Order: sequence, then structure tokens, then C-alpha cells
Amino acid sequence: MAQYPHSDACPGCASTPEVAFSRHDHSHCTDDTLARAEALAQAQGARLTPVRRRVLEILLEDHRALGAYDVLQRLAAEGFGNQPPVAYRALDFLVDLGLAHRIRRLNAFTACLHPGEAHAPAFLICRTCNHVAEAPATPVRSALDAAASALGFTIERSNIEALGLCPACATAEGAAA
Amino acid sequence: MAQYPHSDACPGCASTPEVAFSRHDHSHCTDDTLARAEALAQAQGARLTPVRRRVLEILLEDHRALGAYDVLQRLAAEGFGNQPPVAYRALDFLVDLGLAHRIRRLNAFTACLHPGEAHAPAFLICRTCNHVAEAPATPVRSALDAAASALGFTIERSNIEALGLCPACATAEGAAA
DNA sequence: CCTATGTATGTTATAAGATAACATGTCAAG
DNA sequence: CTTGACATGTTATCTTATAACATACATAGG
Repeated sequence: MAQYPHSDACPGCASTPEVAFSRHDHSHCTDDTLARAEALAQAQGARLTPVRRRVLEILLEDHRALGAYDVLQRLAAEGFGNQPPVAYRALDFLVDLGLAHRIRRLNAFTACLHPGEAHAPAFLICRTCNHVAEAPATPVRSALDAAASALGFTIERSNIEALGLCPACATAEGAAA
Repeated sequence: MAQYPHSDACPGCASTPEVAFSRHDHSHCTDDTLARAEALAQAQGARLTPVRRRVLEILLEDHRALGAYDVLQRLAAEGFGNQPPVAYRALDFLVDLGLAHRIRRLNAFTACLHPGEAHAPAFLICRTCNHVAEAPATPVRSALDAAASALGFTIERSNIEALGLCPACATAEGAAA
């Protein structure tokens, strides 16, 4: 199972990213991540307030990315503020703490499944079921660093995203054709 | 000079991506690329109409990315239509033909400097001078493919973008500090 | 020559994503 | 119990992107 270079402090399903594309005990993903989020926030002197925690829970509901306005709608329905900044502020907070990631290709946000670990993930987005997996990207990242430093360029932040077909949807599409 | 795996059919400065970050005879970049664009469009049975050609010229003016509305403003000033679809249609056309790239991190577009060659480029964006370089990304791309196929995922399109400091701006910043 | 057809452009309207700026509330240290 | 830092609420606006329909334009077939 541990076929990827990945910390073993990594909770639940996080060490097996293919889980995003298949059935699994999803409570692992949520419970462990929420617990780590609390710890991480405390360690940083930041407060995981009700809105922020709730947004993280919403993002954790499944392995998809949600737009800020989707999140906002949920929040509003639950009695939180119903103006865009409410959602954006919570999302930005989570992204800053490394508890969520922004998927630029989708203008959307997804929960991070292994917060606290230094990682520059690559995202695999299935164009059919919309699931998003955080793939182990250490080799990708080094290749990118190499390409950049060959040009004298210093990378500070990067986003690596791929759109395609997850195993399940590829099978389904093959069957249909 | 030819230190990157790169076709030698590649025009002018395109084979030396670091040019984006330094002084150079920029007419190479524009003239050669425009010529190739014409050829490529013809080969595909597509028409490089005045608006489309002009948009490409505008993108080629320097190694930056321009937002659709920036392009639109230029077009409007020159007597073309002044509504968003005018710009978006031309930009989409160029992207589809591989004559331009969309930089998602910036919600902007940049001219492709080696159209016609199969390539899945990585973009290096300087956060200070806003120049964008198209880095040779073959190794990055293979690493990403490997990570994806380990999960059974099939990549169809991908975007690899990095934000940071180009050599010139890094020097300047070092001096200032 | 001309007219039918596909493609390109123009234009109106609106959807979708994001942020600036200011007012109000809350919590915990002094 | 008050002050200061941080969090939330709210208004307004800005930026980015697309849907839908109308008009023009080129060109291959009659």
C-alpha cells in the first residue's frame, strides 16, 4: 500500500490518493483531517472558528472541488452570513493554513487531505465525475524546479493541475463506446 | 545553447526560453511566430482573420500575459468590436490552434512561442515584472504522467504554472534588501 | 452571375467569480 | 471593565466569462 513517498504521519486515506476515485470509508477522510486541522490551527495561534470549521467540513464532504458561491449557499442556509466575503474569507483562511487548496482550472476549492505536511501537490481532476485527487507530486515538483533553475528562475508557488479521466469513468466510457 | 530537448524547427528565440527574462531582438519572436501561425492556420483549414491576427500580434508585443479585457480595449481602440465576445472568440481560436496559451493563475493569455510543436509547457511567471516564460517541460510532464498512471488516471489536458522571481528581479530584490 | 451554406463578427444582456471598504461584534489580556 | 486585535456582517462594485440572437461575409454549387 505504501507505494508513494509519503509521511506515515499522514492520516487515513490520505496516503492512498486513488481513494478519491473509488469507494471507501469516507469518515476517515473527514474525521482525521478535522482533528489535524484543529491541532494545526492551534499550533499557529489561529482560530478555527465555527464558519471556518464548517467550510472545511463542507469541503470534506466528498472529493470534489466547490466554488466559493456553492460554499456560500450552504453557509447561508445554515444561518451564517450570505455575502461573498463570508465564504472567501473562510476559504482564504483555510488555504493560507494549508487546510484547503485552490483549483484554478475550476475556480474552486478542495479540502487538503494531508494538512501539516509540506507538499506541493498535483491535482487530477476527472472531467466526468468531477472528483479531484491530490497526487504525490514530489518528482513532478523536482522536475519543475530543475526546469526553472535552468532559467535562473526561483519558484515560490506553483499549481499543477491535470484534467482527464479517472479509472472508473475511463472504464465506463470504454464500455459505452 | 541547445541545452533543452527542443525541435530545431523552433523559430528565433523560442529555443532559448530564458529570453523572456532578458533583453533580446524581439522582432524574432513576433515575425517568426506570425509566419508560423499563418502556415498553421492554413494547414488546418482555419482562417487567420484580421481580428485573430491582430490579437496574436498584441499578445506577441511582449512576454507577458494579457487579460481578455486588456486585449478587448486594444481592439476597440482600433475599430474592432468592443464587446467581450470579440476578444474571447479570437483568444479561444488562438488557444485551440495552439497559437496562444491560457494562464489560469492570471486569468490571462499569452502567445505561444513555438506553435505547431507538440508541447505541454510549464509557465514561469515573475511576480515582479510579470513576464511569462514557457519553460521546457518534457521531464515535468513525464513525471506528472507517471504520477497519474500510478492512480489509473488518464491525463488529457494539464496546466503547470509557477509563480516566482525571474533572474533580473531576483537580483534587483537582493540589492534592495 | 448568384444564391445557399457555413463560418465569422457584432451586439445585447447577464451570469459567475472576486474584492474593496466600512460597520459591528467578540474575546481575551491588561 | 476597557482596550486592542481579530472576526464577522454588509453594501457596493469590479473583473472575468458566456449565452443568445442578429448581421455580414466568403465561397462552392447551381
